[in-house]
Amino acid sequence: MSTHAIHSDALAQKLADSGLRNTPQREVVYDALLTKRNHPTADEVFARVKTQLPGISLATVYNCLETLVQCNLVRAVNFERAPTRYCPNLHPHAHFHDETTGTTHDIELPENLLAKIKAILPPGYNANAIEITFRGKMPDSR
Amino acid sequence: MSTHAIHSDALAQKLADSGLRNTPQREVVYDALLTKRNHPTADEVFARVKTQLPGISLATVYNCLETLVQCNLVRAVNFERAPTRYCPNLHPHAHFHDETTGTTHDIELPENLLAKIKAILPPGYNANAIEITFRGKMPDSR
DNA sequence: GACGAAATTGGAATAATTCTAAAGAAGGCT
DNA sequence: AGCCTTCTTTAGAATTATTCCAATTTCGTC
Ligand SMILES: [Mn+2]
Ligand SMILES: [Mn+2]
Ligand SMILES: [Zn+2]
Ligand SMILES: [Zn+2]
Repeated sequence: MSTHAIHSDALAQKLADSGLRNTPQREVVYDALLTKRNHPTADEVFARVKTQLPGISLATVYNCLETLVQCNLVRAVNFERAPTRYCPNLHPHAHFHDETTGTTHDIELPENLLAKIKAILPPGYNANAIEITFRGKMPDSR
Repeated sequence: MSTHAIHSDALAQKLADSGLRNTPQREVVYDALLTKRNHPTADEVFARVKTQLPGISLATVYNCLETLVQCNLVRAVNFERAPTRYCPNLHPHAHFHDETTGTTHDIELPENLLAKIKAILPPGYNANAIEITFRGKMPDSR
């Protein structure tokens, strides 16, 4: 069994859980994110999936990405007002935005640190999502 | 001496440090942020400052806000793709976005925790800014 | 008071995303 | 199989926060 099939099954399962249909468009969009995990924008995903499904529209790419986010298969990642990027890494992680290259990198976030961060919230504040973003340079960006 | 004057002096000082001029527009924009620290958008700042400087333009409000950010007197705060909000709190702090009310609140960030968060970066990653944002509900939002 | 640089202004332009309305699948039922 | 309903996709228009532009105004200096 290829990893591709494994992913398709995970997608079909999550879609079914949400009462949504599986479609070629959703499969190819999800696969585009999994194949090259460099936090692409919707436009970049559009370019990738057109090679596999030439008739797909940009609106559909936006629709599919939104669906994947709703299904908790993908995270939308925002940095300042730049175009939204998409990340299929489901582990708790922070993002590092390299100012030199414009690239975005995952930073593993230890569970205990996540708990410590949540603990700074005063009583009554109930968070259901945390975003941690670094901006800076990697001295040897290549 | 009023707190107003103190702030004007801080502004004049920082502008001079950056080789920029002090102007009525910059003063009134900065004062609008200091007077009601609820993370207003540029539009909201525009509405406030028009009462004091009726001829001011929205473009100038954007220009002044950008200048204040460059001078490190104000932080630009982004939440997903919503309009940028502006915060004159210079202490290290996180932001909590209340989904119920749409309001944004400052969360003090202890210095040692900030250090621990920076420590998760692998060697070679050099961050010069960190954004920490919570999204959730305050049970008794009023 | 003239000069050059910096700042402001109104309006046009930009660009990511969302909306809309119509056409195209798909699933369930008989 | 045929019908019905619902979901999905599609192309293009609309939205909107922000930026850009060219023309004026203001400011500091000589
Ligand atoms: Mn795959
Ligand atoms: Mn004041
Ligand atoms: Zn990621
Ligand atoms: Zn703040």
